[in-house]
Amino acid sequence: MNKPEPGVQARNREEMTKRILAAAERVFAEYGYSGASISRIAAEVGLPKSNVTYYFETKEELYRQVVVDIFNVWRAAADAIYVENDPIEALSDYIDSKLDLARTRLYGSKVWANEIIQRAPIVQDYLEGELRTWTEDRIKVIDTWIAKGQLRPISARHLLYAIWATTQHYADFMHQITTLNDGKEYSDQQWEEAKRAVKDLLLSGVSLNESG
Amino acid sequence: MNKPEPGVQARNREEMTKRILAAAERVFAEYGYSGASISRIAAEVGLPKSNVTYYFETKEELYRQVVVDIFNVWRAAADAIYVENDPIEALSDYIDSKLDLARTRLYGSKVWANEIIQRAPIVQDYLEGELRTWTEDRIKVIDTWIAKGQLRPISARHLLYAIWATTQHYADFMHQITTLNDGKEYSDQQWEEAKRAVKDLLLSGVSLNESG
DNA sequence: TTGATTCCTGTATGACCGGTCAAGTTTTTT
DNA sequence: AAAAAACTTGACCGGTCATACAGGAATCAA
Repeated sequence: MNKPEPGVQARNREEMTKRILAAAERVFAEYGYSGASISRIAAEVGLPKSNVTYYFETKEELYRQVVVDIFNVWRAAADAIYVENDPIEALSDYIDSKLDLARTRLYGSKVWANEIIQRAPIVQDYLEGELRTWTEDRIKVIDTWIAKGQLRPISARHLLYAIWATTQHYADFMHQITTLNDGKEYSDQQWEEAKRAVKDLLLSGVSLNESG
Repeated sequence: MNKPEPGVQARNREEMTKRILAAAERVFAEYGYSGASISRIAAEVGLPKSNVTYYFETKEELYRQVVVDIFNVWRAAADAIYVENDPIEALSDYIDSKLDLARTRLYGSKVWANEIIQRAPIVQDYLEGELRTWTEDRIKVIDTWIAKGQLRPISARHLLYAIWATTQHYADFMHQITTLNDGKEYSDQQWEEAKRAVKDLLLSGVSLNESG
């Protein structure tokens, strides 16, 4: 029985923070930082307000954890871009993953968008640090592909921006898309169509032959 | 002297509302609806708070005017897409105009993005009405181009979404782009590069030959 | 000139919010 | 079993906000 048992409290703490973070992501996405209130987040979890401030001392700390969490998901989703891989296949996988995240992490994407729109008052250090080096590395990979004649000589930087823009559009602007879809949520089939269309548009613009 | 002279008050009112709307657009963009306060807007114009509530009775009314204003600008920018025009040229002009607006109406774009992210609590009627019919009309034009063999058979709807996403990305996410540009604002030359890159990427994906 | 209208702005009000605190309960440790 | 630590919760506080209002100034119509 030497196992390090978690204990009731430890287990409970972990679950509580998870539930609070999930609710906070939703509420921050739907109301913005200022519009979101701790009491609303608490209500969504079914807890008194004081309970939330017990696990997260300040609203800003809670928000920061939500934003950083999303940032890490974004980053992990794109690490497949390596020189050794086939460029079209790698970029295709990247777009697929990002569109999956647009669906599964809808609220996270919205929180991130809000943070950037408001000039990153909380996570500016992440932008200048990890996002920057990661981006430059990916650009180098794409430029190498181009140098090796595996891709049309496009601007690697703006290709990345275009991928980010289009994929995240299907999260951040999903309400607009839904409205233009007779108010009906996208079906599995429509998501597949979107994936195909985005890859078709962006990748036939970079591949050498247009048999994309 | 039969001219309808505006009169001191009428002239002043018009100028005041303009100045307040401009400041409101900035403040709503930078702080979101809830984060923006009437007193902050007033301070930016150099007016007491009560003065703003005199011209715009409620905060929501002021916000609504800002959002609707932007909506109309977006719409007007894209009316050049007609069947008679050359598709590549028309789409190229559209992308140019939208990227110009990303630069000149940066704050407006951000307010719009915020409104959509939060599920259009104010302008939902505009989405269901004018945006919807306008969008369907443009899709018909693009589909006609395709039927006439002037364009590769892509999804017109998702092409529009991709254009919106990429062009507006250069407004809404400009802070991220600036950070990835060593914190320096885009120069005229860099804006031209962006235009060229976006058009290159999106239009070579839709044109029949790849001499785009 | 005069009466009415429009404009301007300081002050008041009621609602809400983030954060603090203290008192009670449960779990863990010794 | 008893002391300590961790958790839960309601009440409270200082501050901000949107909005209402009232009284005075400027402008307009006659």
